Amino acid sequence: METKGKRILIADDEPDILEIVSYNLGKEGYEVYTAKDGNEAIERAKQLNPDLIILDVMMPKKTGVEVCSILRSQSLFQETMIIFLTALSDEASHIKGLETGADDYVSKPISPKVLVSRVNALFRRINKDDGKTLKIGNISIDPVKFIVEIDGNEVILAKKEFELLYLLASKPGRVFLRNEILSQVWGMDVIVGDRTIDVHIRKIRQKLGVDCITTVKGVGYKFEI
Amino acid sequence: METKGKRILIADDEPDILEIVSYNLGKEGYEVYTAKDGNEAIERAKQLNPDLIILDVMMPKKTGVEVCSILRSQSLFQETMIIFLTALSDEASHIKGLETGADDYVSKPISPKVLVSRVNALFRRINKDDGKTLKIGNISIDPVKFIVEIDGNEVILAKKEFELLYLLASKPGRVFLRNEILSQVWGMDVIVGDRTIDVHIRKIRQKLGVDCITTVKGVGYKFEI
DNA sequence: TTTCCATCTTAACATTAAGTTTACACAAAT
DNA sequence: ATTTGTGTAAACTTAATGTTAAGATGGAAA
Repeated sequence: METKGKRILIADDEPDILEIVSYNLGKEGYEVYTAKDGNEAIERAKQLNPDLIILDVMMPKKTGVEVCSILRSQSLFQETMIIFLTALSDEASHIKGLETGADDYVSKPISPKVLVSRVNALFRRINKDDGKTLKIGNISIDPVKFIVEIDGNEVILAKKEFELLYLLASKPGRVFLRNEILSQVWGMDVIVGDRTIDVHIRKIRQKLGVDCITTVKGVGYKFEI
Repeated sequence: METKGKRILIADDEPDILEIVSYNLGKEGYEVYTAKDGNEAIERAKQLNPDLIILDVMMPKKTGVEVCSILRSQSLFQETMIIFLTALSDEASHIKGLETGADDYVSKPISPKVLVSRVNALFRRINKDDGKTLKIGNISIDPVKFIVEIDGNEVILAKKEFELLYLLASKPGRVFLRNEILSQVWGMDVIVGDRTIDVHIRKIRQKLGVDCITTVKGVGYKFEI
C-alpha cells in the first residue's frame, strides 16, 4: 500500500500514548510527528502541513477542540483530516469535536490496532474519493460533475441518492451493512429511521431503471450487474 | 449483540486475579478460560482458539511476552487479539509487548471495570474487519460479498445458512457440537427448537448440491470435502 | 417575506423471505 | 422391540424490506 510519505501529527500530553501510537503508525509506514500540548500542535501543524492530525481533547495550553477550530479556520487546513482522542465518558466533546469538523474520534483507552485501522481506513477513503469516475458495465458515476450515465443517457440523482449509489458502486459486489451505509452516507452521529435507506434505494432503482442493487436480507445491500 | 460465544483465555499466576477477571468477563457473556503459567497458556490457546488472550507479563515457565511471540509466529494466532497485564513500572516490557504484536495494555493493579470496558471496546471495533474469504477445495466463501461459489458458480444462501456454513468451514474437519453452533450462530441467549439446526443444514446441503457437511451422530457436524 | 420546489424523512401498511416448529419417517444402537 | 438421534417436508411465525403517500425542511425565486 502507498501509505508512504503520508505525514501524521499526534498531539497528546501523555508520553506513553505518544510513544505507543507513533510506534504503531510508524510501523505502518507513516511519517509521524508529535506535539505535547495545544500550542505546539498548532505550531508544528503549520510547519509540517500533515495529512492527518490526531488530537487529544484534554491537553494543556489549548484543548484539542480549540486547536481543531483554529486550524479549520485557515484554508491550509481545510482538507486536513483530524481525529480526536477522547475519554469514553466525555460524550459532550464528541459532539463538539464533530461540529468543529473532525473526521473521526477514537475513545480512550486506545487500542493501537484499532487506531491504526481507523487511520488506514481514513486514508483509504480519502484516496478513493479523489473524484474518480466509476465505471461499472454500462453505468458511469462521476462524483465531480455529480452525474450518472447509463449507456450515455444522463440520470439525475439527489444528493443522498448519489452518495448512496456511489458508496455501493465503489466496491461492486461487496455487501454494505445498513450500519455502514448510515455512518458513511449520513454520518456516525445522525440518527434516522429504519425505512430511510430503503426509500432511497427504491428511488435509485426507479431512476436508474436498471437492476443493479441487490438486497441481502438481514445483512445489507450490494451493487452488482 | 454478539459478545456472546466470544472466547477469552486469561493467563496469570495469581489465582485471585484469575478469579476476579473471569468472574467479571463471564458476567458480560464471554466464555472465559484460564491458565496459570506460560506453557499452559500456549497449550490451552491451541485447544480453544480464543478470540482474545489476556496475558500477565510476569508468569512462571514463560513470560507473557514470550507466549505472545510464540503464538504470533503461528498463522492460527495471527488475528487473535492479545492484551497484556503489566505492572505499572514495567516500562521496558511495554515496548517489547508492542513489538510482539499486542493489541492493548492494562496496568496492574487492575480495575475490573476498566478491563471489561477495554475488552468490550476491542470486540466492538474489531468486529468490523473479520471478513476473510475461505477457500476449501472448489468451494469459496466470501463474507464480504456474502457469496458462496462452487466451481465458480454462485450460490445464494440466507443469512443463518451462510453464518452456519461459514462457521463450519472456518475449521474444516473439526466437529462442531450442536451447542457450539447454537451459541456462535444464534447466540447464547437465544433458545430455538431441536430441529432448527438440522433444517438449516439440510437447506445448505440442498443449495450447495455438494456433500461437504458430514453428520457425526450424537456429536455434531463437520465440514469436509 | 412569501411561495414554490425538490429533497429528505417518516409513518403506515403490504409483501416477501427467512427462520422455526411440527409431525412423522427412517436408521442405527441398545 | 425400543430408544435415540437425525432427515424431510410442510405449515406456521416472525422479521426484514418494499411501497406509497404524506409531512418536514431548507434553499431559491418571485
